[in-house]
Amino acid sequence: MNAAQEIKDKGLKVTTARVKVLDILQPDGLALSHMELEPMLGKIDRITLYRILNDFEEVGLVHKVIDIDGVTRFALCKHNCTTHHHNDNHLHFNCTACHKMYCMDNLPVTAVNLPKGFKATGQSTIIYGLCSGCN
Amino acid sequence: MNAAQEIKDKGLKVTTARVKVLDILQPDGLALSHMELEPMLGKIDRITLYRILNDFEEVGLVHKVIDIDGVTRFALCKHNCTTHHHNDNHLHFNCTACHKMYCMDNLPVTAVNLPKGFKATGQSTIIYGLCSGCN
DNA sequence: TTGTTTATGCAACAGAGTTGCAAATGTAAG
DNA sequence: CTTACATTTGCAACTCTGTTGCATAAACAA
Ligand SMILES: [Mn+2]
Ligand SMILES: [Mn+2]
Ligand SMILES: [Zn+2]
Ligand SMILES: [Zn+2]
Repeated sequence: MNAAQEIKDKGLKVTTARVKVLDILQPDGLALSHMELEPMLGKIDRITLYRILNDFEEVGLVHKVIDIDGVTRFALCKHNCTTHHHNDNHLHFNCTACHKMYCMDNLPVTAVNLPKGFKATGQSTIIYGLCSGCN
Repeated sequence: MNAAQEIKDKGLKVTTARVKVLDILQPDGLALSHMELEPMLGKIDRITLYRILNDFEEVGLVHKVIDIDGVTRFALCKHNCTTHHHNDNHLHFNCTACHKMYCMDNLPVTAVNLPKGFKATGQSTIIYGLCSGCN
């Protein structure tokens, strides 16, 4: 599906900035940071980018991940996420050489047996090491 | 063991600020943020706290974890970590109500089968939900 | 095309973290 | 117990990340 249609389907106005952001996130499926996105967007204001990404996250177009260096990254949702409800509880791989963060959508997430009293609602796992490009 | 001795054993000078920081991290075993530590330390400068925690991490006295909100936290090492080599690859539990972060030292860490080409050197898992105090 | 709603850009701000440097403190030796 | 050296501390200044208010520009439905 094209970016404009996806944005409209989520109830957001179709603007050039929003289409551009979604177009950039589409191809590789990597989780990108603000620092990486800004130069790819040309003359779009950085505050606008913050707002676009936050809006996209709210409506379930992208999800946010914090990498092993504490950098916030955004990647496309691929699991029919909706407003305020994300279904993409998947693993992430963070390369310690090139710093790319990959969404590992096809790997199983193992549930953990917690001590009495603790109740999990989700979990976030980042595996780090060398990616296929750097290994 | 007392804080001053642990600091000396790691090859660091024993200062009042360092002893105070280690004394605060000792009892509960929680991972604390700068924001939580600063008011507990009295008149110690926030830059000094940054340097103390970084030094402690380098020599294996504490480890750093980034919580689900992106806040950096520090907790005591309990696995004989040494300078530039941490052995405490354990799970963390982050309460979504009280925001406490617990080191789950006794839970097993499940290894993940990665796609060809990817090589893991470690992994960081944060389980979130309600802790025993908030449940 | 017009009018209303929403998004954008800019300025200003707050929080987290780093670096350089002078003054204070810790430590080991005399 | 003093002294001398090495290290740590506090402060100022700075960068980077993220947020908010407000006037203008763009989207879109009528
Ligand atoms: Mn992902
Ligand atoms: Mn821990
Ligand atoms: Zn790589
Ligand atoms: Zn709690």
